[in-house]
Amino acid sequence: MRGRQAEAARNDRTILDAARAVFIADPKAPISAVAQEAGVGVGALYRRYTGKEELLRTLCEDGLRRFTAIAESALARHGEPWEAFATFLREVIDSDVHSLTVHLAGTFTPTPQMHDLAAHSGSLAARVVRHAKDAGALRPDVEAEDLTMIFDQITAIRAGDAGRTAELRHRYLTLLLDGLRAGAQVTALPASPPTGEELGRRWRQTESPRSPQPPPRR
Amino acid sequence: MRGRQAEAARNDRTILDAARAVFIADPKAPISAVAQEAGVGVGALYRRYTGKEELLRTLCEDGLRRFTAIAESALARHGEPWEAFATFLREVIDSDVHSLTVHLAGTFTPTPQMHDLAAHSGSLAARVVRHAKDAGALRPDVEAEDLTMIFDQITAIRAGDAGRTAELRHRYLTLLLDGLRAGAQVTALPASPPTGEELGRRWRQTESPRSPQPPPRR
DNA sequence: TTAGAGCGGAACGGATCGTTCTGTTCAAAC
DNA sequence: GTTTGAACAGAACGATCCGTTCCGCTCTAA
Repeated sequence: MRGRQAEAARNDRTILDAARAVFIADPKAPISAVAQEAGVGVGALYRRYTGKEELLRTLCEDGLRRFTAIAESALARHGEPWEAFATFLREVIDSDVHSLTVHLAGTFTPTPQMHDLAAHSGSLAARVVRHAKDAGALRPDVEAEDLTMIFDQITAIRAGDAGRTAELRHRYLTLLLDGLRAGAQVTALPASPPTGEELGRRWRQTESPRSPQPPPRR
Repeated sequence: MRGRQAEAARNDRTILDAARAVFIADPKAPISAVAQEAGVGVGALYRRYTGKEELLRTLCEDGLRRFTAIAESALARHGEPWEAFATFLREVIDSDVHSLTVHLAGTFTPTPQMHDLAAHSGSLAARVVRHAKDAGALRPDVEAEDLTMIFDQITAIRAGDAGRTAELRHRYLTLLLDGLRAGAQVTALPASPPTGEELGRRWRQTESPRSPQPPPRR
């Protein structure tokens, strides 16, 4: 495969990568920004996706799949329980998977497919938390639902370039991890963790009082 | 003072309160949203402010002043050093002052006035951190500059209504505080804290390569 | 030599939002 | 009771942004 077809095949990847980078940096970025980042015209985008929604859905599904992959590898890993848990968090943060899922939510109507993926990833995360708690590594008063908010917090950290952002996120993740670890110095956590309904709310299309279908969770 | 004048005086407050509520919830909210929240027409807004910028500047200055007030009361307070530090953080979070300063930054050109206020509040925050560290309450490897990022993180926590948001923020602030406290179980923090330049970057007008004036810090 | 797949980017139309403008209300002055 | 003007509500205007479509060009493969 060469020539024009090769260019097309290359663009497939280029465009998806550009889209990921752009929408991670700014979930509301215009589609022309993706085209520019990819070095192609907008026409090339619409040749592959019927519209912005489909592109976003693709990215989001991709993100959910990455998350489940990370969670599964965390569950498969053996060794020191606390380090396993911490590595899980670090990998999720490093892959910036949160920007691809939760931050994109609400900008498109989720498919049933995504609903299932989200439910699955949620249960995987719950098992990771349970393992860490059972091993006495994680403080017992955090729940699986807290993880989403923790990812929210760390993802809020931004700096000029991607490298520095990753650096700073590690810094504050380390701080948080010191707070998450089971130990003598734990202050009882006030309030209750977010409920599934609260977390699911983000998936609901903003500004659309119809479509009362129960949305996915994560 | 009665009648029309009384209404005007009342509206002064109503509008400012509405603006604060609206822009805390959404820093990019349209000015019509403020009018609606206040229950007045847009005309009433433009009678008091020359434009959106002036309103935002007013709000931001107000936020900076609140911050300095909180920091000063923290410095004046005596008692258990750790609790003083924790109370400082909690008050900053509860007053939602961060949404009024940093989140609004970049949407208007800062005045010299605000520059000074920001510099002052920064030095106050530094003193609060120093006190807590000197007392051996706060882990020594956090710096004053870290506070801004910590506020960023907690402010990223959002829930449906304001009450629940505050509740959840306290939950995760508690977690963070357990990580901030000096103790045996502290993992060395990776990377360096954000520099003043990094923090100041947010005050620079987005999308305007000119105006190389050094912006304020906080 | 040519058909058409693929492409870049201009053009179009709708939506949003800051600002201005118009007509109205109403308390106070005469 | 009439007049006056400060204050107001909201429609109207113009600019900008953005998703999508469309047109003309390129370049490969037959």
